[in-house]
Amino acid sequence: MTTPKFAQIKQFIVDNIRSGAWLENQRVPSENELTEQFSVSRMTARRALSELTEAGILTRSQGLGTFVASFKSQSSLLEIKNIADEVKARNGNYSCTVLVLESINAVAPIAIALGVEVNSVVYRSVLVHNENELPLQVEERFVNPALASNYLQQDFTALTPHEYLSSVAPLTEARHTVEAVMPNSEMCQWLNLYHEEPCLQVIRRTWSSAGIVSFARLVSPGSKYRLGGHLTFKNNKK
Amino acid sequence: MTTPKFAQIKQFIVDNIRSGAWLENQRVPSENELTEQFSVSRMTARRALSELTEAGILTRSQGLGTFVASFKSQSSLLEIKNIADEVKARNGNYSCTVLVLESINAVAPIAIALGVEVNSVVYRSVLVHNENELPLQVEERFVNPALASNYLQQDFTALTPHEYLSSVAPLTEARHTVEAVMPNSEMCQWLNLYHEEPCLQVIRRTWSSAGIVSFARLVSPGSKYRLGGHLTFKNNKK
DNA sequence: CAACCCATCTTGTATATACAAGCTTATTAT
DNA sequence: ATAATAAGCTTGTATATACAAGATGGGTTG
Repeated sequence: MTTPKFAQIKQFIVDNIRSGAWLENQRVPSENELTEQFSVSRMTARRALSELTEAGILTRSQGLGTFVASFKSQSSLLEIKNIADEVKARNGNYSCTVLVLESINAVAPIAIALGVEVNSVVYRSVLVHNENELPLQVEERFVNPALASNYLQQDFTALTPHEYLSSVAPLTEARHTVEAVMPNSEMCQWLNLYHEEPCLQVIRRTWSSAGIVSFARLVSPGSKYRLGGHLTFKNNKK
Repeated sequence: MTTPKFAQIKQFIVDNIRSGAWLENQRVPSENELTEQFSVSRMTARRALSELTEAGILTRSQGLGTFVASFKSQSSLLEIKNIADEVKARNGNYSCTVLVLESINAVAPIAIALGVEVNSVVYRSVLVHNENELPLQVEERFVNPALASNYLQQDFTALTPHEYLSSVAPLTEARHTVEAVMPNSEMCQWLNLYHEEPCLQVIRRTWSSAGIVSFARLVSPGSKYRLGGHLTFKNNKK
């Protein structure tokens, strides 16, 4: 009896859904019914229902009741993890090589992506993230100098650009797109590819309250890297 | 004063973080302090802190206090949406063509992915999802017949396989991987590609409480399709 | 000086109560 | 018959209170 009451109620509800006893869009017991069944206060029953609603497992509507959420409306999520953490998690030897660290004049597409004037000075870095000394991902990044003036002085073999930028400009937003592309010859050289192969390319733009901080392009060979995602009914055990 | 008190407190906290006034890992006011500042009960202040914690913006620990969550530990998320919904969302004309609908004997890789005996009978479907009559994605799916016996009798131009399977076997889990691949000649034909180009391939396996339901391969040309993701500090306005 | 205990802060769980607001159904009045 | 009303359910917001449990700092005791 060491597990909290609200957690027991959550477990009860999740079990009924997992087993198929309660189907999609079916009504689940109301707060008052749970209050009776479990001999708890309404606030405790309410907490179980609220937290499962927050988790996307139930939907509630005032005056009507609480229902099992429909699965088809749920979109699945993929994680983009820090690549250094990912390599370390599978006991690989992570290292990083800095290929380029410079300030350049922004051509139009870069300037637009960073929200700065065309031809104004921006910082550019190109790093290679290695697993066991073999290239796994190339990170090309353009940085708004107004928001990270000391960017070029950093040692990115110790602290990743993303970690450094997070500490300098508190991030408020990030957007990603993932696509499949063919690498150009320069990219093939960086990735040490003997013959062309399709690559996963992640474009990431990050914002702080003061504006767009940076614009990164992460390219990995399709044969070596994939994104993973996992969607499950949460067990919510403490 | 129509917005609830707990929402006002959440807004106050989020604003302080967004503006940079409260930095990573910095302590935020305790429940009792918020209770005084906003003249609310402790339970209301607590609700604001709890919900922001659930959203990943704060972290709490008993006895210590509540702190601004660190950004670097957050991994970014990408959504895999239903392709029919996505096409409709941008006012495209969605249609679907059924190329194959058959039962086959599972070769080893398929049997393993579905968790059935090698050479046992499984269902297979190949659909093409079109936007404005042009192929956007090929969906090749293998289905465990024990969990969806009427699969071959369905009309998938009306109801997607995922929707049908969700209604027959309540889903409990899904796993995805995304990678970049080159299509083979058969796939090129299905996708109406004149010259080879890299494709995004999503592999999705779905579980119900009774076991693995299906195994799907979703292939889209890199020039026409990309996955998007958006990560932001939630505003939590009701 | 070091070890222990305690007061006091924090968050976590739980209850009882009150009223507001959305939805359905049955009743009443036109 | 139709329309308005009221009753009775639902969830939503808010308060006051109580005790439990983790963390910290200070003071007493050995």
